[in-house]
Amino acid sequence: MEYNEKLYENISNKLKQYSHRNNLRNSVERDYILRELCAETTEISEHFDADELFIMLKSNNKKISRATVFRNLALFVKAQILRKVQLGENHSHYEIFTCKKKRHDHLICVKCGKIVEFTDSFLDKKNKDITKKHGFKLVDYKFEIYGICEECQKD
Amino acid sequence: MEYNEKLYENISNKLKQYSHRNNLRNSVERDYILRELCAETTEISEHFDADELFIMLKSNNKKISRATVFRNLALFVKAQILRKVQLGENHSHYEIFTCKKKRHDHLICVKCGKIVEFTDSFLDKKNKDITKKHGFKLVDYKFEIYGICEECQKD
DNA sequence: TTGCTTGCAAAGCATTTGCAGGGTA
DNA sequence: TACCCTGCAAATGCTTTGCAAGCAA
Repeated sequence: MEYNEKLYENISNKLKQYSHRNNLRNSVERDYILRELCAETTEISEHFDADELFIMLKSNNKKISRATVFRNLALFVKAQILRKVQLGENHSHYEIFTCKKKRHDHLICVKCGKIVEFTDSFLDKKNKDITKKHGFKLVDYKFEIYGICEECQKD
Repeated sequence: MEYNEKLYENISNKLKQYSHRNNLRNSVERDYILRELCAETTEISEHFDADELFIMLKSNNKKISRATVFRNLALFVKAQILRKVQLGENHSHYEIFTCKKKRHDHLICVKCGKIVEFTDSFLDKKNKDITKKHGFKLVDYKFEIYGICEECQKD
């Protein structure tokens, strides 16, 4: 399987550090997931859910259970390898925390579910201002805009 | 039960209009919920979930089922009386769409769950800019900042 | 050897749905 | 009268958990 070496190095280092700090061990299943996240040829989406990842691993003939996928997704979020995103549906989606590409936000069509990504550098400053003002240490943020896309407006 | 008359008038009008447009009828259960949302003496929180609303109705001796609560919450969201907010947990929270108070966003402590509300007028402009740029019609948005609050930073 | 990890199956939790009866317009 | 709305209970879908066995350090 082809995968992004740079990204793999980046996130597996993150995991190593996190594991060391928290007395965790390693496992092949963990690594299956790690590699799947860095895959370049397969089609795991930018905002995948647990089941999508599970199916993808299965179709690559990896022996792993759903429970393990969930346990490791939670772990990876804690280790800041992944970020949970809620895309209007009632189950969680995830995306890679680190910069596989630039940090971006989502514009979501409430009719057809289309997702457009956008970036806005102004948000970084805003985040800092607001957290500072309230004495918080910034961890992450979520900015989602809901609207009706051009096509759906015609209906 | 004491409730905010102005708000009640506002949202029940919204519901009437929506019902008319969509050939819906009225029901006492619907009105129980409507009034609960406008209650001034009870303690329904700013960001309540379905169960909280259900318990509150029950404790006010209203005969209603969970299914009905869910069905009507979905309806109220469509009618733009309520807005769904996801506060990091894996079930939905709701808040009143109309201006019981000013539109606000949330700063959430990832350690203790504390929620600080803030407002930022700059976001309105941003939203308009971004939706316009992508040909979307703005419906709503969600801006949540995650951080660690002052107290939790000490731990 | 310690104790973290896994798979499995069962449990948990929020939410949805089919159905029959009741109520509104 | 038509058909929307409700309660109930069962079903669903995502996620978590208890347990025994396996494996890493």
